[in-house]
Amino acid sequence: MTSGVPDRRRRVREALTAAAIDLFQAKGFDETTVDEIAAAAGVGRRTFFRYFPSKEDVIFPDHEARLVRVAEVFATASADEPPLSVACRAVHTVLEAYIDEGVIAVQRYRLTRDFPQLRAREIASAHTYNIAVTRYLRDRVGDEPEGALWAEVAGSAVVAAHNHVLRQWLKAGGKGDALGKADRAFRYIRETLGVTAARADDGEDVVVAVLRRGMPLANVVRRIEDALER
Amino acid sequence: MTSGVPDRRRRVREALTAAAIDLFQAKGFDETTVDEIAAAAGVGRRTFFRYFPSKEDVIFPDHEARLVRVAEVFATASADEPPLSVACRAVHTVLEAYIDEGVIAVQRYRLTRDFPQLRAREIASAHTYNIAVTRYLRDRVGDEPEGALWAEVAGSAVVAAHNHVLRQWLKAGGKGDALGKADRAFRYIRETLGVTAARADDGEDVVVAVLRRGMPLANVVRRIEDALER
DNA sequence: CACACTAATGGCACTCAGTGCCATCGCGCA
DNA sequence: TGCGCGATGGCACTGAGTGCCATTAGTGTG
Repeated sequence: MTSGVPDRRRRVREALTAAAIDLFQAKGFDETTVDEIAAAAGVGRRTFFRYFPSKEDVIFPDHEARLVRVAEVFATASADEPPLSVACRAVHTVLEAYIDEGVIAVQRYRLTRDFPQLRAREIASAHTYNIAVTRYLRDRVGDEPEGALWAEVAGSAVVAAHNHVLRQWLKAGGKGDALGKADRAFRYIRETLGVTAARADDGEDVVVAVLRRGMPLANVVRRIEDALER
Repeated sequence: MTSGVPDRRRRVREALTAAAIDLFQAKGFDETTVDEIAAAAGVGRRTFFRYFPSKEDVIFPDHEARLVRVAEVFATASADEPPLSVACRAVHTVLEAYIDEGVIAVQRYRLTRDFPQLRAREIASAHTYNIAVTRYLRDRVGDEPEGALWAEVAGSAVVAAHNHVLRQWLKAGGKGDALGKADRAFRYIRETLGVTAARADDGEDVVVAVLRRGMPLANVVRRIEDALER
């Protein structure tokens, strides 16, 4: 077994996370000491802090990996693809990662719901996605007037849509078509906040839109976008 | 002096906050102990923890008060006023509170920029506004299909617009017309995410909109809304 | 003025998170 | 077998946060 060493590190890491989840559920977060988690995982207390920088981090073991995937989507995206579309794809990978976790994600959700310190950490983690998305959108939109405002609003909206779909899925115990709901939510965001229609820069052409009263605003915007694009 | 007691409490509280800001700026957050803050404010270490539950909280002394003001706006709002308008007014009071703080707000911004633990606390605080606004919007929108999604997206958008304007103002050292910028940003949000235009329910009337290519999307939406309203 | 009552204070001791240091262990390799 | 190296875990230390309690300051009452 040539890859035995990193394999053991991974096993220890997972054992610590599993032990922490069990103990937090059974005794509560404050009532569980790092000594107990380490002992339950069969390692020393000092080793715990070599795997996780703090007691809170033990139940968020793969946040960094998810953030890397988001960054990769941004790094490899074509400049032709609309910025919001890229943002939605990036956030979509985060949702996929949660869903792949399955039961673990649900357990963590309940822990973050019950214990404020874990909730605070969760919020901070989610905010890093917000930062990443907003930064990408800001870079893409360049120096357009109010571009930075749009980037922050649109980035927050995309992340909010993700959070909403994810939370519904977690509340349901990991049941339901979260990915499909996310696609619909993202389409709503793109229709509502897309900027492409505002970019037509070839003069003063006139577009006439015929709309039915009662049509959802999102559809109106989409139709206008289509008309303005050509 | 009949009101001398609460007056003294307020003075001690402010002395602790001021001492903490000074020391954090001078030495850094980790390098400053609670003993030092308390000593600089002329009280004992034990007293510090009677005023603030943690070392981080000492520079966010009035977060609770701001949250109360937001809740008051929601509690006293008329059911006739569009939900997004109420949300913007509520968040507006938060911006006013920051601006009223003046230099203190700028100092706190720099501390939260430089020290991760304070930044995490700031993010968690800001998120409580997000929760409050989203909850209000969700209650207002009732059981409309996708209403919860809209509430979360719109609430996050309003808070994001506030955050953007506030951060620009803080970065500029507390200079500039933040309230005016906020009003414009909120108008953009209401024009983009407002639901009133999508509610026209009187049949199949046809509206013809004449638009110039190159017109900002926000203006397009506003014009459509005007047309749909009558 | 003397006295009592109440809230705030601060000191003390304690638990526990997090860190630096170092001896030891397991394991591959020459 | 001996060597090198990364991982481990024990130990000691700092500092945050908390419970407990005696003391004090400030207020009202006779």
